[in-house]
Amino acid sequence: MSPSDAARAALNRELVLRAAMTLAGESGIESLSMRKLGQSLGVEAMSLYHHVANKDDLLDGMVDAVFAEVDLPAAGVGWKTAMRRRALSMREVLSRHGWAIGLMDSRTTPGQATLRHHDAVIGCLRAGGFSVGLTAHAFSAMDSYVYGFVLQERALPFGTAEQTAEVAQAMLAQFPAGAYPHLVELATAHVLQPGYDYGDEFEFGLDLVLDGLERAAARES
Amino acid sequence: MSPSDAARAALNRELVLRAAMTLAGESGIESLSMRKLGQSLGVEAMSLYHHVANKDDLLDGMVDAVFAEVDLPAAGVGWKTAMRRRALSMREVLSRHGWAIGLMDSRTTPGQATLRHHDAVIGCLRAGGFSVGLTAHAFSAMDSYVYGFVLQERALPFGTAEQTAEVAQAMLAQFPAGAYPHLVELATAHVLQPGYDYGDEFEFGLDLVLDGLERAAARES
DNA sequence: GGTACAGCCTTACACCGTAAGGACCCCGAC
DNA sequence: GTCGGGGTCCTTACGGTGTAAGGCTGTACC
Repeated sequence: MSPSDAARAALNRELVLRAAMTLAGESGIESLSMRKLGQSLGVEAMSLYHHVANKDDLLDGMVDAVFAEVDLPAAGVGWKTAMRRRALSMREVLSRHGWAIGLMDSRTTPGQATLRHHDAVIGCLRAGGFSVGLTAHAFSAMDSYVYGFVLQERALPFGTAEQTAEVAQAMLAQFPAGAYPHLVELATAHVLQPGYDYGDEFEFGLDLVLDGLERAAARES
Repeated sequence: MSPSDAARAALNRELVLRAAMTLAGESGIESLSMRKLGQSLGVEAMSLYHHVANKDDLLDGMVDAVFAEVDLPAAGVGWKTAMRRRALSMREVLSRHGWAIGLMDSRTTPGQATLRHHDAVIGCLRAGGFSVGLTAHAFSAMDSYVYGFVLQERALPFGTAEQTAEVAQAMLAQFPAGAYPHLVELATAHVLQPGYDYGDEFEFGLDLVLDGLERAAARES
């Protein structure tokens, strides 16, 4: 068995998924094609179909692999702390794999890691005394907020806090005079001030949701 | 000028956008191609490029057209009522044009209707006494929640409440025995009960956010 | 009457996902 | 030892995609 054979034998679903995630991170999900993915693995496109049913299956696997990276809610710290940490972890992972959020709207068959994660979240809330109904409310509210935040963060026309200034200023310069006065005020008086980072908005909204859930839970018992 | 000429002369950017939105609604955004869009307008694909710079511009226009359908926050009703109504309208519009939320993550150049909408929201909050900083917090929190909810709603493997039962039951049946116990409990004891509709979760989370903002605003003044 | 241009067209290219089927190699059965 | 089966990878091919390049025609204005 030659080294190149060994390299070939090593190819499997997980390696394909990992390479796809790397490629998506480097060049963007929209330029991820079976041919390029094969190329990055030293293999023809059609060979990938031995490890993945089709491209949709590949994308499903990528999303599930992202969920697998998210910390499960910790035990023994109270539901609020556990949920807060989990939300921060989820947001960090989704931001790191920015392509994932755009995939979620077309993926309707959750993978094992996704199911395991959801199960752990629900279990944590139930253990924290939430009724089944309130658990459903809480689950929906928290995840909606986290996904939506990442989506909005991604849709911003800039990545780092440093880029914000120039991009925003270029945009403002193109507005007709007097247009969107409140937007302009918010941008100039706040967003363009040194040190502003949209990412910092995450925890404010998260605590809004968590505090609200805490009150709802107290009202329930 | 013959009638067919008149029909041709009528083709413009807005008509192209409208046809694209109809097509996306009928057949899904992933099957929307320039050729099919041209066909639906009785025109060759390349002719569309006189009304739209490229496909990205088309998608930008579609998203902006969706924002144009959302009610602007009403004046004279207090920020909380206005924001609540706006959120309900946004969710209704985004659910109606289900393809839009998937487009948002790849669109970084907001259109006029989008900017006008955001400006009105910011103006409403400022008029309600929010500081610039709290306005940024509120804006981020509310929109994150709404977008995220629609995204999650879309990712569910069923559309109507009626479909829920059969799809969920088919899924549960495939789980290994004893797997995901909390998920199974939530599904059987709550989601699969008659009358459950995931869409009803929207207002609970929305009020969580709005009530939290009200407290934050009170704390500020 | 000439000319510019708007609107639509045809042709062509490089890319995409994947169906169909063939070559090779390892592994277990005889 | 050899024979067959199956896993892995390959080549080829088809029908789709977005869009660059350029041609044709009719209308609008100098």
